[in-house]
Amino acid sequence: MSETKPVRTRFGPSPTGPLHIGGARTALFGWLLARHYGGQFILRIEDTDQTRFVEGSVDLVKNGLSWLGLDWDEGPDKGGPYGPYTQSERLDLYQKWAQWLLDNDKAYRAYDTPEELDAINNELRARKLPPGYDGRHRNLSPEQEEAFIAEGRKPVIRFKTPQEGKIVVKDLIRGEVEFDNSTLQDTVLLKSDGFPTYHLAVIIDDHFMEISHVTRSIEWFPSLPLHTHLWQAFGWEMPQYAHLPVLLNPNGKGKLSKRHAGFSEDGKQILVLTKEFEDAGYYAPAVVNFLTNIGWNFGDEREVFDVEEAIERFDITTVNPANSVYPIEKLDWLNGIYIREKMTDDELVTELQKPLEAAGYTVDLDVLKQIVPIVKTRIKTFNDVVDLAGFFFSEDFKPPTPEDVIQKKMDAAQTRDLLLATDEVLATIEPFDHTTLYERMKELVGELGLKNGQVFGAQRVAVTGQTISTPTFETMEILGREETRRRIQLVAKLLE
RNA sequence: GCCCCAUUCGUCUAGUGGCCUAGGACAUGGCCCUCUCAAGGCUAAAACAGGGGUUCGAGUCCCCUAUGGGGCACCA
Repeated sequence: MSETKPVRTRFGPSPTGPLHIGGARTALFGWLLARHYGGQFILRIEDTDQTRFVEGSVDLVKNGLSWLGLDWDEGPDKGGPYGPYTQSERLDLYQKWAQWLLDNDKAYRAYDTPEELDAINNELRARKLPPGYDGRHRNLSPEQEEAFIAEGRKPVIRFKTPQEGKIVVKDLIRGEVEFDNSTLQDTVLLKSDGFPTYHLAVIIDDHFMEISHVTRSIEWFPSLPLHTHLWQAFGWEMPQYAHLPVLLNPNGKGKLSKRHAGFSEDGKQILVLTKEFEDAGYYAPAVVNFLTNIGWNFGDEREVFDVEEAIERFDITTVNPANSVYPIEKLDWLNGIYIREKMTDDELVTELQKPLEAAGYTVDLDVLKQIVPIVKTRIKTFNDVVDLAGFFFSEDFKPPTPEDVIQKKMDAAQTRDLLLATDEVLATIEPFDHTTLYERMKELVGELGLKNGQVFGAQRVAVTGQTISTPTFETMEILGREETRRRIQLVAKLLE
């Protein structure tokens, strides 16, 4: 790629809501590209549509990026040499260059009203032509213009799109594509309220911010011919473009979007906002790994890698051009890998404390630290710890139902006797650790003439209150002799 | 309606004319391990959308069809 110019990419969210996982993926690839070349990643707020502005969304987007570790070098909050980085603060620039286009006969004022535009649209449709604008104000005489102005009409500025011939555009992922200029329209560049449309703003900003590579979602691909014409009209050197494929819904129908959020066939919630992933107990580096694997692959048949490794290898030109169904089930697996292989126990203590406390438990950090080794192979998300091991922290132990305690081919009396026998062992056993406990309880099984499953099962349920839990004897060890006995006795009493 | 992009196991992908008896991963089934559940190990099933070309040879190149996606705003 460019040897002389520094690589600069940007992410340009419009502040209309929180950061979406699709947007995050797009941002990630741009970020990866910049970081790979040691360049800069710029955050630019594209708020040229005043009507869609949602208060607070800039912060939500920034929080989402930060959570994922996608840091930006220049942006509205950080400043930088090419600011301001919020489009609504750059209006004079856009207006100046729109005027330049006018002065150089590359654009014109159009005075059509919304109603007239509708009519044109309908007419074009009726004639089976692409809807849009037919360019009727391209060559207005000064008198006609004055008449419109006298009517109080406010003009827009439209681009004089070349109408004949073909244009070849270049995309880093797809190669060269040819478009017929006759299919293009005289697009609005400056709205009647003086704000630019995306098309004008993006070209001007990318130029003055010295963006070297434009990474954006595939839905922008159809406007590449327009943008290419615009670059040529301005006579500016064009950056390289890479249009990223999008994420599709799990059912394969349509682009993943907020509106499609909901539940999949198996009843699981489909997460789409980065905040939702965070709240659901996913680890940001795992999410980044997951996202990086969609549409791009590390090579060497490796699925698990650190972001530093991805940066080193990332190549935008090898991105798969096809859209992908969002492979969400892989995230659970990856998150599990990160939990058990990549995170330290101390990090896990910090992360697991949050959902536990959110669930209302008072967390003893010493206890939490002890249970980390036995929960980490059993959870996929941080939140899973609540159901698996919340019982370690419940001050008033929630006893199980008798049906859960009583094992196969046993009745309440037998089970109670079993627990009482267990309690007797617990009272005196030394040392009170899981290997000793396990060895002794195996003997107890024989003494009682029962099966492993019957004894261990009843003990598990009695101590943890659940049928699925951390290993029983490790659990007892952590709970301690006193608490373990208290629970066993309590459950035994329930069976009377 | 018109224009554009795409199409390999259920899903994410490897594959850039012979190394493909199409590889990996997730999910799924089986076995092992085992105090539950996991984790781990082994293993099984599972794909080049269809049809025409080009070529000695096609998953890989070309065309058509089908399907999916995107676009055609004073939204981004």
